[in-house]
Amino acid sequence: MEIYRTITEQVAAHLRQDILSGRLKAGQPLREQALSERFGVSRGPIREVFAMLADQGLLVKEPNKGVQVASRPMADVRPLVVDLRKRIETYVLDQVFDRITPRDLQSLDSVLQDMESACRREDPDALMEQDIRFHQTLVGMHPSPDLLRIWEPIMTRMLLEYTRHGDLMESYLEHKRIADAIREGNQEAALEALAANIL
Amino acid sequence: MEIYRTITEQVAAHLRQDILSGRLKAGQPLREQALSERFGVSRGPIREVFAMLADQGLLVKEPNKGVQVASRPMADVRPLVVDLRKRIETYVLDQVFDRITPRDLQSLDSVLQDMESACRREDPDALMEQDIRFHQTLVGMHPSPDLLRIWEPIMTRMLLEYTRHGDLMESYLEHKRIADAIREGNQEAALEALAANIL
DNA sequence: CAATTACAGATTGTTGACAATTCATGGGAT
DNA sequence: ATCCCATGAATTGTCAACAATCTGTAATTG
Repeated sequence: MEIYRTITEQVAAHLRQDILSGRLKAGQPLREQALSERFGVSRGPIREVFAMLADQGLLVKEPNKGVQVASRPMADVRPLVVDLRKRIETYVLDQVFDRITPRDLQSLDSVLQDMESACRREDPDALMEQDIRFHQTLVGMHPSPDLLRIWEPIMTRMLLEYTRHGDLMESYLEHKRIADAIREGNQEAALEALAANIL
Repeated sequence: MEIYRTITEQVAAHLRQDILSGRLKAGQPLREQALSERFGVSRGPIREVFAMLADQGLLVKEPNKGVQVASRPMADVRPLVVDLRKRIETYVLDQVFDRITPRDLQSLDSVLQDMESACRREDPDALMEQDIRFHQTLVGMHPSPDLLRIWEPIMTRMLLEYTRHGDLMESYLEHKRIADAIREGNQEAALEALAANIL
């Protein structure tokens, strides 16, 4: 891999995964020194990561008291969150549909491949990561980077209460249907398959 | 004042204002040293602020190259952004309407007072700040802090292309209508006035 | 005995110094 | 003249030390 240039990015990605996967439990306090020793870096980068993840809402920060892992969103906001995410993603797909390049499609296929592999290994964490990547790739197809910035915190809220499919393969198939519809140029079917995947 | 506990918070608020008000122009690079001298602090807190504002999308950051002020969002995403913001705020108002306390209403009135004052002084920057505070207060009435986290980046995108009303007082009146409808317990009118204010 | 205060350890906030990277400039080879 | 590479100034990335703040504990006081 080695796609991250700075220590801060690496730690941020790692910590983010730890939180979303549930390895770190809500309310658990995180110490700067403990993490700096664990990652073998000084406290500076750790503080930057804390600032970012707190701004993102994955951590809650209180002055002079450190950070804690954020708790799951309240159940009654889920319908709104689902609706918002669905609107963003369908908007993007609708807007860019005629401009999707073979390269874009290849990116999606590449993610699908990793998804299938994760299913075979019965690795729910990896599946979730590829699930994120699939939709991230989709939203990233829109020329405006602002949509990703808006989409991220919404997606994050859904991931904080991610419920694994009983059958992992079903998740893979749902995404495959989206990509296939795009490949066939069937816009309506693609939008429908996308909406069906978000809930 | 003295509401901000740490240097980081103060600088973040100040810089945020500078960007949203347009005093800092899109694409302009910001140097850590320059800002640290301007605010009389070291580079550490400045870097934390950069990390936060970049995560928020107000600055764009490139490793080893520093940060730049983000440019305005593309015009064609505005309809979506407006729609998303409207849905969040009306959702909140609808959900909390029956639980709005006199204290909440007082907060809104307090903002309205500052708004009127800003209008009298013909101070568009102050008006914008109170405009933000009004809606922030509203969204903050919902018990889930997640809604604020989702709302913020969306609101930010609209503020980056904030167009001042020809008549400042009109903006004040729009918000006053919302508060008045809430005070009278007229839920439908409140929702309507709110929707009319967001565009 | 309850409440308060003093203290010590731990943790976060801030700083200045050092290392690594980028970028512009100018000298040299073809 | 053009291209390439060296070189050094400017800037960001990282670190370790110091200061300020919080937290729990135990002694003190009424």
